[in-house]
Amino acid sequence: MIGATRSCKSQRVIIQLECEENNPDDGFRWRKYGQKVVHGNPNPRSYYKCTNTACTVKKHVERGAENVKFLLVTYDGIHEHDPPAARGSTSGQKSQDGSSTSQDHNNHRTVRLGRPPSSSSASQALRLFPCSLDPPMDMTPFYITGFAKLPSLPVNQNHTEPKIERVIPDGTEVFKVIRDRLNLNFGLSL
DNA sequence: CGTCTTTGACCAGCGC
DNA sequence: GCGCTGGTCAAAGACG
Repeated sequence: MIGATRSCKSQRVIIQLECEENNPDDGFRWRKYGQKVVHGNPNPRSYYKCTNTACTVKKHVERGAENVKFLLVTYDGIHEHDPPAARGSTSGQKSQDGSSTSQDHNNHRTVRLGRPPSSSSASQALRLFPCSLDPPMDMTPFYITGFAKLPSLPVNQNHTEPKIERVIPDGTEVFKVIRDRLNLNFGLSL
C-alpha cells in the first residue's frame, strides 16, 4: 500500500500501493468488465464493477508505468452497502497469477473501503468517511508498504491529483493517523 | 450451473 | 469530420 487521495468530484478515490497482486482484496466482490492499454502506460488497465446489483461503484486497476511494483487503484464511487460475506475471497479468489486467493499473508488486514458493517463507535466514525467528509480531513496521501489488502483510507476531497507526500512504513501507523484525525476532527475517541 | 475472466467491438468525448 | 483515446458492452470460454 502506497498512497491514497480522492478527487472532489464524483467520489473518486485513488489508491497507490506496492503490491504484487493485480487485484488486491478490499473486502468487496468485483466483476471485471474490461481491460485496456492506456496511453502512457504499457501495462493494461483493468476495469471492475462491484457485483452488488444496487451498487454502481467501479474501480480500475493498473500497474505503474515506471515501476510495475506499484499498483494504482481508482475507485469511482463509494460503497453504500456492507461488504459481501466471504466466499473464500473476493474477485481475486481465482488462483490466476497467484492473486488474492485465500493466501493468508501475514500482513493481510481485513480493512475495507466503503461503509463498514458494524455499528460500534469506531464504525460510526468510519461511516462518515465515504460520503460526508465534513469537515474535510487532510488524510491525503499515505505511503504504506507491505499491504496485500486495501485499507480503508479516508482522504481529502480537496485534492484532485494523486499526490504522495508522506511515507508510513507500517500500516498500523495509518490507523493511528486515522484515529488521531477522527479524534481531532470529530471528537471521537476510538 | 453459476460465477468470473477474456477480448474484440462499440461508443462518447475531445482536440485538431 | 476525422482520428485518437478512454470507458463500456457482451459473447465466449474457463473454472469449480
